[in-house]
Amino acid sequence: LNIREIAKRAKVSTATVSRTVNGTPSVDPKLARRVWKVVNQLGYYPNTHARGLVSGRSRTFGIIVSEITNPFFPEIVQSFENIAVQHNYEILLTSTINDPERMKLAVRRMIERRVDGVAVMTFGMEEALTSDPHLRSTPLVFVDQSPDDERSSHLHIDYLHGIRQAIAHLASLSHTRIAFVSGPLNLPSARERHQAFLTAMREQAIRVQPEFVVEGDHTMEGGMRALQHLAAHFPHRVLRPTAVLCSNDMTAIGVMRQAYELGLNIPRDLSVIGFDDIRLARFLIPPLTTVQMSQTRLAELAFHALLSAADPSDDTPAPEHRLETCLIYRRSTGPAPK
Amino acid sequence: LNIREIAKRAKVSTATVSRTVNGTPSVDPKLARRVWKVVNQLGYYPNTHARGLVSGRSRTFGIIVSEITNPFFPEIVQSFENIAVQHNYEILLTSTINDPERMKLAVRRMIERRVDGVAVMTFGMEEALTSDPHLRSTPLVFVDQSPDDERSSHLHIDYLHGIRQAIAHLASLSHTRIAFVSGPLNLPSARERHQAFLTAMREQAIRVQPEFVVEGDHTMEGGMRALQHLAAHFPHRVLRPTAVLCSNDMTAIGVMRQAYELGLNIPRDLSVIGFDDIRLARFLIPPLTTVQMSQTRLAELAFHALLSAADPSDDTPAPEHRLETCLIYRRSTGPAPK
DNA sequence: ATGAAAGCGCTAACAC
DNA sequence: GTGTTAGCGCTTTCAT
Repeated sequence: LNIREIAKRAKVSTATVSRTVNGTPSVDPKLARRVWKVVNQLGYYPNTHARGLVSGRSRTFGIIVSEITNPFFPEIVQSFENIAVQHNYEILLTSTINDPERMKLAVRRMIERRVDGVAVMTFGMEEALTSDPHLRSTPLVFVDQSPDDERSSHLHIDYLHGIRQAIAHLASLSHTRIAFVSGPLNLPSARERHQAFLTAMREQAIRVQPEFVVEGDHTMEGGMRALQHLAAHFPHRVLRPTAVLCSNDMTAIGVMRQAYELGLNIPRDLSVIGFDDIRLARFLIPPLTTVQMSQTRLAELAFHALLSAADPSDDTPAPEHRLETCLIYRRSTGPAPK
Repeated sequence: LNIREIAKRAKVSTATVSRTVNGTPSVDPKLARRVWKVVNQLGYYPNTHARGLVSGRSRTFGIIVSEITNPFFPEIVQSFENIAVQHNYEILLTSTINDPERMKLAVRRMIERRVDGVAVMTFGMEEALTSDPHLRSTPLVFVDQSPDDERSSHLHIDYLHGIRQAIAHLASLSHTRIAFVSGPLNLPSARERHQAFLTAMREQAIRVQPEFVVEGDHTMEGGMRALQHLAAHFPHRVLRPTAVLCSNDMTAIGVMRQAYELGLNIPRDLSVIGFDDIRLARFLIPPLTTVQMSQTRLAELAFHALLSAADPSDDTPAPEHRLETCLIYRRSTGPAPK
């Protein structure tokens, strides 16, 4: 069931069918109606492969995330898809489970599919992408940093603002023994958060104890290990941190879970603050105080960056490539125990 | 950079390049090497659209989920993708956010993309799919039930087994006032779980109080509302349920959260059991006792059902289209308070 | 074993 | 405003 079949039945040329289906204005309404009737009647759907072959474009964007099973990402994917649908774009998803090989493969497959752009939401620009000569012709959008390339852009996230608020909040609650569980430090975005923590602590004139900053991996298991480690390291309760800031919410969940294991009450014995504000955060027990980084907004920014690069005819004005963060007060923080 | 360019540089015909790239055995190793060299050197990637156009197949499977932001689904998607990558298939994801219109649109887009099959993981066969005449030529796999169609198949899930265990577990803990928070009852899979609850209760000879079964919607908010409702309905504590079985884990999270709000301790004052065993379940406070339905296994079954329909040449033997469930004991259940 | 050429379904340039 | 037609990049007969 192809365009020729429709043309024959509607007694017009294939060109007219094509024009009708694509909404070219210069078609006689009479003919158009005739064509649409046949199209609907027969249930004709144009073949995307043929379209893509001739146009060179696919109306498809790739989106690469590090771990779809981390609740932070589904929100992004959902928002990205919502906008994509609105703009009649398709999405090709890849969850790389943090495997560079997998990442490379994903890129290759996306190139083969001739995607019109790809959003790389891995929070750390992998070289796999910058090295591939093919990508030089495909619009790419990264988070935090991008290769120095005409077609690539990146979203700038202001981690500092929210983290500054978090530390100020803790300080106002009289906490001075503040720990930080970072993400994997080979990840640029994790490094930025770490830096922001250091900066904010300095601003509040609170000493950073080296043993209080431990490297996590942005997973719940990592969060559990981190607090376990912290607790084991300081047998004397009075020397332990009274608050811990986590590089993401999953880590915070792990920390809270380990606190439960240790018989520590949150926030009475320990205050914890997360980062991301995943939807789940408000449903934790107690509800998690966390730094919000809007996943919806992030997806929107990424999509529009891609769209304006892929389809210059699009009139939507490009929004700022900038994302703010801010603290959301909930119940996992409280006054420092003395 | 197309096949002709490669052919020219390798001084062979385009046919030979095609054969080489596709691993057709009848190519002189000498020529093959020459071709590969050029291919790699220039970084040539065959154009999928052209391939799809001529072959009529796309090596792409669609996967439709109800809500990617429900942590149950990312696990499925990740597993599905893992297998897809292994088999050199691509996936087109759609999260319908339970909107039938959206579902319809998704199907349409997938047809246009000429997917080789689609896994409909919405746990309730929408008519949108059965009505579309086009789908009659595309392999489809559903959960729980499928239209009576040659190309469609479905995965049978044995809800009863796990739920039976759950109720038996509660009974052994002396609970008799057991509530059930169902999913949306227009969803076949939610209805099946509900039925399984009724059956299991009958088997244990425990009376089902009508006011103890409340309809939820498989969200955390729904879980909160459900317990709120239950509590409001029974001002006298002694009349309240001492245990609640939830139709999915998200609901259980909501229930636990509301219990916290109400000052109820779990499991001392209230036992709760979930369903699905999402990864998060073991990280909840307390860790959630729940009925496990393997997301990985589900994805595998779905993929293989599709694969064997789409590519009969594939030799992998089709696994059973059947999925068991079983109870995982954790710490959200305890003896009934008296 | 290799090459020449037809054609997959569609769009766009061009002619009318 | 509509039709004719030449490809888009690839696979696949069919010759050789």
